[in-house]
Formats: sequence, C-alpha cells, structure tokens
Amino acid sequence: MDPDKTVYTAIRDDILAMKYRPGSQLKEIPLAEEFGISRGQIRKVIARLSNEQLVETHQYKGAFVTSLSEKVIEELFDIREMLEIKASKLAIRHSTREELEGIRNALDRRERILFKNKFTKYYIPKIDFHNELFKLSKNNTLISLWEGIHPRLKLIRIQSAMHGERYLESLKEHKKILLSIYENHPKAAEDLISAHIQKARNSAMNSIRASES
Amino acid sequence: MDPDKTVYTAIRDDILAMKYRPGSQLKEIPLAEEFGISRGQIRKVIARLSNEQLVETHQYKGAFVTSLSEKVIEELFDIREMLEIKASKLAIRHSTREELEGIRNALDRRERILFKNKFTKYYIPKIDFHNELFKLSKNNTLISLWEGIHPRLKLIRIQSAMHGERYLESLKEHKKILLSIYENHPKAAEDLISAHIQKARNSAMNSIRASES
DNA sequence: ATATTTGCTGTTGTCAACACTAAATACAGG
DNA sequence: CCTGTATTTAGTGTTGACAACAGCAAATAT
Repeated sequence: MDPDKTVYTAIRDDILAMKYRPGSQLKEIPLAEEFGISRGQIRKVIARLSNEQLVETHQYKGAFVTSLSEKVIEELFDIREMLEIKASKLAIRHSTREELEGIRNALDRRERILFKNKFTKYYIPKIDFHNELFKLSKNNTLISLWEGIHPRLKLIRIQSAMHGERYLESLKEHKKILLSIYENHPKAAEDLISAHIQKARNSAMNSIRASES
Repeated sequence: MDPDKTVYTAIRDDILAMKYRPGSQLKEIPLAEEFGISRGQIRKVIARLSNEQLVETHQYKGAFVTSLSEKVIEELFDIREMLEIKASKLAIRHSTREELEGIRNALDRRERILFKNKFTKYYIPKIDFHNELFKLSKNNTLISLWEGIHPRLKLIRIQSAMHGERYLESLKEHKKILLSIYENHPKAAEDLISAHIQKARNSAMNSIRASES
C-alpha cells in the first residue's frame, strides 16, 4: 500500500535534517537520479510532501521547501494544543489501565537512563509521548489530523534549534499528564497540556526570533 | 495551481451524488475516456480523493469509494464539534463587526426567502454558515483541517438522506451561534455548537441505522 | 472428485520521450 | 550605457506504450 515509503521517508528526513533548507528547490531530475528511480515516482513523493505542507509547489516552477512563518507557527501550536487536549479527554474514556501503565513504565525507564548518563550510547527505547497519547484516544480521525501537522511541528523543532535541553523537564511533564489521565481528571490534563505546549511554544518562538536577528 | 480542479470536482461531486456508490470501484481507463484526458491525470485526481479519504486504494486492485462505518461517522462528528468550537473562540478574538453583520444579513435574507416559499425557484444566495465560521477564525491551519473532513461530512449527509427538512431550524441555530460570537460569549457559543452538532449527529445516525435495517 | 497448475483478462504501476513554460542570456538599437 | 526584444536553456507538465500483478476459470494431474 505504501511502496514509496522509503524514498518519501528519505526526502522528508532530509528536509527535517535541513539538508534541503527552507526556500530551496527540490528538482525532480537530480532527485530521480540520486535515488535511481524515475521522475514519476519523485513526483508522487513531492505531491505527498505538498499535502503535508512541507513543500510548496508553483506551476512550471517546481517544489520548494516551505519556510514556516511566525504566524503559521503560532497557528500550529494552537491547533496542537486543541488536538492534544481532545486526545487526553478521549484517552480518559477509552484507554485501559494496561496501556497507561505500559507508557508509564517506558517513560520511567527512559528517565532513569537519561538521568544517569545524559549522553549514553546505549539504546534508549524510543517513546514519543505525544504519538502514544493520540493512540490512546482510539479515534483514527483525530490521529490522522495529528499526523497531518506532526511533520511541520518537527520542522519547527529543527528550525528553532531546540534540541535536547528541555528534555528531562519535558519528560516529567509528560508523566504528570499521564497521571491525570489515569486518575480521570480531564481538566487537570487540559491545564497541564496547555502549560506544556505554552513552554514549547515560547521556547520555539524565542529561538526563531533570535535566529532571525 | 489547480489545473485538475474541474475533473476533480466532477468526480468528487459524482461520489457525493451517489453516482459512484460506496464500495464501488473507480477504474482509471473508463474515467480517462469519459473526461477525454489521460490516465495520469485521473491518477492524480484519485490520489487527491484518497487523501481526503473519499476513496481507498489497494495495491494492484484499484480505488474504491469509501463506505463510512458508524464508528468513523461518530468520530467525524466528534472532531467537527472540536473544530467548530475552536473556530468560534478564535472568531470572537479575530472577527470584525462588519464581517459578523455581513453573515447575519445573509442568513436573514435566506431565512426570509425560505420562510415565504419553501420551494422557491429564485436564486437564494448560498451561505455555508460553517465555512464562514471557519473563515472568521483567521487560522488557515484550522481551515485546512476543516476542509479535510468537510467532504466526508457531506458524504454522510448524502448517505443518511438528511436533506432539507431540518433546514429552517438549523438556520435559527446558526443565528444564535453568531450572536454569541458577536457578544463575546465563548461558553455560550460552545454550548450552542455542541447542541447543534448533537442534533445533526442524531439525525444522521438514526437515518443511517434505519437504512441499514 | 479434488487439488493444482496454467493461461487469460482486466487493472494498476512504471517509465522514457515529448510538449510546454518561465527565467536567464545574448543581442540589437537608441 | 541602458533598454527592450529574440533566443536559448533548464526545468516542469503530459502522454501513451509497456511491464507487473491479482483474480478467475479452465485444463490437467492425482
């Protein structure tokens, strides 16, 4: 069902890794040669990236990596807040105790390892808390909305150069959110998520503004 | 930027008009011949419909009109409620008095005409209240989420055969929602929207269940 | 009688050549 | 030296032919 996955993933990750910077053009022929496939396939991939709004296309001019404006970034954080709050409310209704404990354990494990050794080379099981939260909602339509904005949120994280520094703090906040779901406190979850995202938003906006001046 | 718009629109509307029923296959070659264009173009259109989840594609099997399950329908109404409430809150912050009055006038005009003559043949200016509401939010990311689920909501309306009967009632509810935005009452708007969508949801689910048995 | 293979048909997936557009460049006239 | 106009060029947009695949039915073997 998804035969272009690898090429798509590769190009998308290259965009997210800033190999192709915002504003730069994605040319079909070089890409086709690089991956050893035909232009038609590259076209499909670009169409998909265009749907995710990671690239913009202009007739007869080509595809260009989107550079996210401050307005769009604000919008994205706002939407993200809405989606996560909704996810938490649905999670309270639809998640099982086992699922919640599974995530809690994963977060704990991760926290212990990172606390001991910030730059461990051992494999740390990757748990994207936000993805897990949406899974708990059991609402596929909601999940697909999340998947629609997730790539751009990643792009923001990259562009604003906010890497690991807030990580441990963030992990603790995730655990609190999880706890409020576990204890059926939708309002608490809502407030925690709002605060959590507010911090991420401020951090992002500050470093965006800093890098612009 | 959108050269396939006409063919896309035609096929989409055919789906929404039940010319292609849920589950039936969209074959590339017949469609290409029908519209006098190449298969490649049809493929692009199908890809787009697939993104909107109006059709599902299976490798080497083709594209099929999606048949919306009850679960998906419930999900869609739930998401719609979330989006419209968000839109109303943003509209309170970002809409101008002029915009609101413009919509109010359009609704009034429509109400007067419909009240006088339910089956008038005169042209009634088309105002989709929900589209207008999202425009007022001034949040393009939110608007594009709405556009993402709107086609499927239309499909639900068609499938569940809920045509004009609730129309006048609905118009009055729209006016109330608008008023609460005008008067800066987010909580009132939220409650009105919830109630409004609840009615639409019940109406849809009832007629879906009726048509299934 | 049943299971397996084989070939056929309808459909989608892939590609490479061709058509078209817009921007960059060269050029001529003032 | 500047300005407006051909010309070239580098890219995307489009197409039709061909390859690959799944489903089915008939033929064959067990």
